[in-house]
Order: sequence, then structure tokens, then C-alpha cells
Amino acid sequence: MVVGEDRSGGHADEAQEVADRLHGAAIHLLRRLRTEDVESGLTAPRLSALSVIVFGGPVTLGELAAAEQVRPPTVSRLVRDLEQGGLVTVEPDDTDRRIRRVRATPRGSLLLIEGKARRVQRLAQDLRALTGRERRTLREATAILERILHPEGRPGPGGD
Amino acid sequence: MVVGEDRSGGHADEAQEVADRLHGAAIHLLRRLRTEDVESGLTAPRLSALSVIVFGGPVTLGELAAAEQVRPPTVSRLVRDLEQGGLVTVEPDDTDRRIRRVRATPRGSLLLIEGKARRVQRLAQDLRALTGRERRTLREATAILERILHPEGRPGPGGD
DNA sequence: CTGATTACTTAGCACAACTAAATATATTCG
DNA sequence: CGAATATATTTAGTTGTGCTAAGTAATCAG
Repeated sequence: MVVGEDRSGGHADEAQEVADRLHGAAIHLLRRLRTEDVESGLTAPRLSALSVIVFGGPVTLGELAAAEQVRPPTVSRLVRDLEQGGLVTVEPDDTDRRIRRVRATPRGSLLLIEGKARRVQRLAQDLRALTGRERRTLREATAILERILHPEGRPGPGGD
Repeated sequence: MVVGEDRSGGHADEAQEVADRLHGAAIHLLRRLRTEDVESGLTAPRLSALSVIVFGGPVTLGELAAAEQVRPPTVSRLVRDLEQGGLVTVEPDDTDRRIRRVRATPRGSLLLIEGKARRVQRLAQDLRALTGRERRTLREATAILERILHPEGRPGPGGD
């Protein structure tokens, strides 16, 4: 755990400090980006669930419940509402008719993808004001981040 | 998502690509950090309000309403609940007795600060596995980020 | 002092999201 | 077959957040 490898002569724990600032930056970043989400017309839980459905292929309600960490009834209603909005379709499983599989409609996928595009667009605009060097620093930083915190895991929702 | 950035000999839109990756990284980062928040026992609006109170010094209810972008009655109730939980205290203003100032209790501050520490701690641990050069890249990146997306805004809440 | 404004509260409504408990139905296994 | 198990739904209720409308109380402007 504690690896005193701070040879840079800085203060006690450089990692701690960078983590702290990174934390703040991520919060501010997403805070700004999230404002674009309102336009989707979906609430956060629905957006999150839709994301799992879009990127996670057809999923059963049970899987969705596990992914979203909610109880079955919550998912039932959630899916019903998404279905009513034309964003997902539900089909029975061929071999096990207890199971219902949820799949995103083209409209559901589009809504999510466009939402993300809106978010990213906003950020890209800010990035154009930077120097090439600064952008490269950001690029390198994201690569590092993705490496350390996304070894394996479920696809991230468009949530926040 | 964003791909074809190479077909015209150069980067069609480097900013767009970096934005896309940054977006993904921020989502994954907060996804990880946010799991720690559940332990606070507070809901997102309360956590956010408490953060404004803790870091924004004593604030009036009106200021809090403006910061959180909600109507006065919503804040009244929010503060009442926080007060009931022993996380904040409310005092009248000396010169203007219509005004009520909200201040965090030691327990309220501690809850927030420890919550943040929990979040950051996890990340700091990952960062210790990096080289000094990589950490420096991350540090520079956060500085750039904070600069472009936090020109002069209100203090950021610890919510996400 | 009177009237308008400001700061906040109270009361009541609506709604989203969650839950536990009680089903209904389908599958699996002894 | 029949019992246990698994999947999802329905029912009924809670919690939390937000709103508006209407009220109280303090301050300010004339």
C-alpha cells in the first residue's frame, strides 16, 4: 500500500494531491456536461438504464436490476416506461419464457448517442481554445486514466 | 465513437477526439468515486447543499437557493432536514432579522470531508502505481481543465 | 406612518424512485 | 408428478424533491 516513492521532493504524498485535484476537475467537468442531458427529456435513472440496454445488448430485467442495483419492481416499471416511450422493446426468451429481454429501439439508441454527442460537442469547443501542447497533455492524461481505472467493467452509462 | 479523424491526411478535429476520450474518462472516474458516496447516507441534493454550506461559509437560505437553483421553499425544507440531522445550524442575522444564516456543524463538515477523503483515497492508491512522469501529466491536465471550465463560477459542490 | 419589497415559512399538490409483500407463471429436479 | 426454485409483476406504501400559492415578519422608501 504505502509506497514511499516520492523522490520528487514535493510534499508528503503527491498521489494524494493529484487525486484530490483530479477529483475536483472531474466533478466540474461533468457538472458542466450534465446540463446538456436535460434536453434528452429523460431522468437520470432512465438514462442510465437505457445506456445499459443500448451498450449492453439485449438484457433481461434481472440483469438490468443487478446492473442498476435496484429491486425487480423498480426495473419492471422503468422498462415499461421506456417501452412506452418507444425507446426499448421487450421480447420473451425462446427457451425460458419467464425471462423478458429488453432491447433498444433505433430511436432509443439514437437518443443516447446524440446525447453523448451534445455533451462532447460542448467540451470540444472549449478544447479548441487550447494550444496543441495543452491538448496533447490532456490526451495523454486520458490515456493514463483509462488505463488505471477501466481495466474491465461494464460500459459506462451516459448518466453522469 | 468519434473515429474518422485521419482520412484527410491530418487530424480532422483533434479537439473533438480529445473531448470524446476525456468525457469517457471523467465518467469512469466518477463512476468509481461515486460508489463511496452511498456511505454518507445523504441523498445527492443534500450532499450538494451541505457542500455549499461547508465550503461556502455561512450562507443565507436565499444564497443557497440560488446556488442550488431551486425555489426558496425547497431550501427551507432541505435546511430543516439537515438541521434535524445535526449537520447544520441556523442563526439569525444580526442586522437583518429576516435573514437566516446556515452554518455547518463539526459533524456536517466532517461527514463531507471524510466522504471526499474516501473518494480520493481510492484514486490516490491507483495513482501511486504510476510513474512520476505520468502523475505530472495528470497534474498538468487537471490544471488545464480547471482553467477552462472553472473560469469564475460558484464553488463546486462535492456532489457529482 | 403607510405601502411596497424582501426573506423566508407553511401548506398542499404532484411526481419520480424506491421498497417489501404477495402473487402469477415458468422451469427444474427429486 | 409434485415440490422447490427462478423470473417478473402487482399492490400498497414510503421517501425525497420539486413546485405554486398564500402567509408572516422585517426592512425600506415615500
